[in-house]
Amino acid sequence: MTSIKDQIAELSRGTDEILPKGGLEEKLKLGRPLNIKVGFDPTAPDLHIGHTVIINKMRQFQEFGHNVVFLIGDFTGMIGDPSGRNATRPPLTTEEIEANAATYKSQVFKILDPEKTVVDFNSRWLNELGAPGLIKLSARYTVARMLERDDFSKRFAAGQSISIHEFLYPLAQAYDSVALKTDVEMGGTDQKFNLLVGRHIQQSFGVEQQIVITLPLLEGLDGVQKMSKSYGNYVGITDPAGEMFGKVMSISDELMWRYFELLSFRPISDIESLKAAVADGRNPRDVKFELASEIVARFHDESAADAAKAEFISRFQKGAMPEEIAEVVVASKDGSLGIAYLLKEADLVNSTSEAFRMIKQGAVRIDGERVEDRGLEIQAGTSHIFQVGKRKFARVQLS
RNA sequence: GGAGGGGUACUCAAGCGGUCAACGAGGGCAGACUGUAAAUCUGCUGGCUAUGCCUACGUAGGUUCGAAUCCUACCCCCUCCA
Repeated sequence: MTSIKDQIAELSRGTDEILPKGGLEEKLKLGRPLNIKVGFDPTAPDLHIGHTVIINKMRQFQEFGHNVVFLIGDFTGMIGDPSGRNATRPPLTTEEIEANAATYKSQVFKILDPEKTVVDFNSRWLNELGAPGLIKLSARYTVARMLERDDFSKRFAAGQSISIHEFLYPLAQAYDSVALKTDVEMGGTDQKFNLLVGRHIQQSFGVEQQIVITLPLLEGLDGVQKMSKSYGNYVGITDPAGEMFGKVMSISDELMWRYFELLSFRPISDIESLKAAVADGRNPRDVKFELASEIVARFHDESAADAAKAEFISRFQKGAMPEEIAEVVVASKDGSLGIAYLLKEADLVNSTSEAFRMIKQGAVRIDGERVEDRGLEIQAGTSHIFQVGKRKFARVQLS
């Protein structure tokens, strides 16, 4: 077994905070496998690479021989983590939960060891609580303490609404730690409050208190907001290789270093030397290539990464057409079809109005030729490559 | 229960009888530039095979030649007092 000192060094890497200070060392000194818990939302089984920051950390614990529980919050999912305007969400059906769990597994086991990972559901014990149990649980925490939560205090001060049920979320999550005898719970920095409530509730139940580890939230592709599906600034684990590569390449040079820090498995010393090379005149694009390749290789494989890179170079660097272009067959009317209508039918634009706008802005090309005439009629029986902007292509056959 | 404030496009936010498909900002998209980007500049940002027509300013009605703007009812949100 790896020494405690070495474990701490590894486990601390990339973390935001480990609370209480020195607590992790004491836990490790117990000399037994620790129970590690990380909760996930049951409604969003599509993971993005921002989630993998914590999953990578879970894997580290696994490698050191600890027990990792991948907890699906199917009960807390009914509440919805307080974020301002969440109403209670309808509970998912058993089938939906199972389907989502299966999706999670297929994605998460690209990083975690399936043999060593326990997937659990918090409805298992929270459903058992019932109203009396919930009331007793609620009695273990106070409103004043609840309002310490940054999110709550801000909303309270700003006169925004806070529903009572939102208070139940941290409590329910805390109770998970009681039920699982959790030694270490991890979450994003935004979870710090919830994780700490877990400690108090555990103490209240006479259970050994957990260590809290927070990990930074990965910024999305825009470099400003956190990576999130709802902001549309994410790289999905299941994204096709080419898309994944392109998305990583689209981040700013500055953000690239952040991604290296949080997503790359390369040692810090490697990253430092890359930084030095760029400062010394190396093209940051080439360094970004390395990052994109590593990420694509992790979720696909090496050859997919190479192909994605080659594709990217030919398409953007040389301005060539992509290798693979979607083939679409569109039916004409009276032997021809107006360009705007065709673009909409081919799903290259959302509306004919948008098509006209794109044409006006010079964003539309047919076989590489810019379209100037918004009234252009395409003849039936022809097949051309239509392009809108830099990224959208389709070979459209007009029947 | 009482008093007051408010609900406008993806978000924030102007407008308070016609020139409003709706100022402005952010976001997004497109064009130029480039090292893929970022930054910068410019344009666009309801729908419709379209020089016009249709739907939109919480919901439903009403007053007007004409309403996001005025009136009525209802729904929802917030604040203060009980």
